[in-house]
Amino acid sequence: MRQTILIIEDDADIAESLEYNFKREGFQTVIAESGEKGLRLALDEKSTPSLIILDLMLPGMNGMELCRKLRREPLTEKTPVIMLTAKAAESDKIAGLEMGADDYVVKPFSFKELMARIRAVLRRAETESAANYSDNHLTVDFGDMRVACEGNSVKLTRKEFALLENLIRTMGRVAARQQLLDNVWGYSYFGDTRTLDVHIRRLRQKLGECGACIETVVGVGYRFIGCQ
Amino acid sequence: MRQTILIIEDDADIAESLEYNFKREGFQTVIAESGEKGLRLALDEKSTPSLIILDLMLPGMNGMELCRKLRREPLTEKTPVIMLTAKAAESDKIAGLEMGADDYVVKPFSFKELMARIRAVLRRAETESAANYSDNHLTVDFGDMRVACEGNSVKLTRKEFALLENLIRTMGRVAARQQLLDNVWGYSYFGDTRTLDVHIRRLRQKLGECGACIETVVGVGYRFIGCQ
DNA sequence: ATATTCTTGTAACATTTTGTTCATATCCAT
DNA sequence: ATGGATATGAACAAAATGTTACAAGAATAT
Repeated sequence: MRQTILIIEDDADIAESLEYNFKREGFQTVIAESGEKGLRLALDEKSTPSLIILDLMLPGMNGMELCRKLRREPLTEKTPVIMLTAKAAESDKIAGLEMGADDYVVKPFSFKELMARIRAVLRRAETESAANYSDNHLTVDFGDMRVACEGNSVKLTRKEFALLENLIRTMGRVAARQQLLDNVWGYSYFGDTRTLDVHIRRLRQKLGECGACIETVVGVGYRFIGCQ
Repeated sequence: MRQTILIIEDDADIAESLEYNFKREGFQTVIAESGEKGLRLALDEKSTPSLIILDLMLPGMNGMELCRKLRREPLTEKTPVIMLTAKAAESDKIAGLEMGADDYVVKPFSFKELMARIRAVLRRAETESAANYSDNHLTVDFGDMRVACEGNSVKLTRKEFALLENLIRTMGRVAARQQLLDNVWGYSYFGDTRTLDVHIRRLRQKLGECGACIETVVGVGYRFIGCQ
């Protein structure tokens, strides 16, 4: 699923440049020109951002202030915040981090560095919430990318693992073919539809007896049922 | 993982106020109204605190006394202790620090200051807890950059060591290529992608038989598994 | 300061692993 | 039974990693 980055930045040039680049990296973006609007958008349940880029120099509400407010709201208390500012002073950095920001980038910054920090922060947030799957026969460790069936370790490729992960995360419901293609292959995938079948087949094969965990739902997609 | 702060304080008002504020900062808290209970809770393996706030003026066991005891127990000898007291005399401060306290805050204190000191102390503790790695075949001493494989000392360069350190620290998870590049080479590294492979190869080579500790996870990165 | 050795990054090429497509077989709902 | 959907195996294409050699830059010794 695509992640949304909320950009709270009053300088339209910077905001647009960030938006353009984030989109190219596959993120969705939302822009707020003021702290007030930023707060409103951050708390909007319909578009909960995965990460917030916050400029410290805002008209109206101060960045620090905003950050503190975000940390107080249950909905956003754990949302990663990366601060963006011209102030290079170390004291500001510490103040920012104590206010609950996850990282801090000083203008002018290279987009590449910002992106690296974003990735690092998202990764951290992700690992913290990575619950692993396990039943009597199958064990899946998402962080370590390890799978074991009946005690035997199974080596999966990236795609295979991503596929299994998607299936497990939608456990109980049917994962539509299109949904799997979107999530595992990306929105812009246009290849042969058979590709999905082939990967499912390899997954089932590698999982051996546990391959039966994956049911075909003809005309719709696949469903992960535990291994009983 | 959420960190736990043990509050040893007989004044219920202060204890509750601290608890409320710590929770708001994302910590778990445990309160002990007496030195004896504090010692018991500190040594309880199920809830080992990350940090202890210790009031010096306690009924029963004296704060200094308690601090000395904490320092004698293996389980708590390295747990940061911040002392809390009304006595502003410099001599007390020195006595407290000599007893093994990590910091000292005088009442009445601002919560903000206390929190800043807590963070500083926790940060320090974290860096120092460079617990060294060691299994039946491989030994790594992070403090002085020494590595030994099967008893033979191995000499690593800085980059090699940094790489190994990163791998070991992410043990249990896959260390993504990008993550390793970010951590070892820095966020703004722009070089050839083969660089990482080359260094991994050199590392594996120098580690000899222990080189197998580092598994390739194609498409993602590398994984450090112990040497079995 | 100069020479020497060690580190590190890069390039070029080899090898391995992974992903995709295609052709054919099998399954499934109607 | 039949047409659309999925399974399967093999071949091929593409991507990722491993390997080696070399040169520039640091660090160290002389």
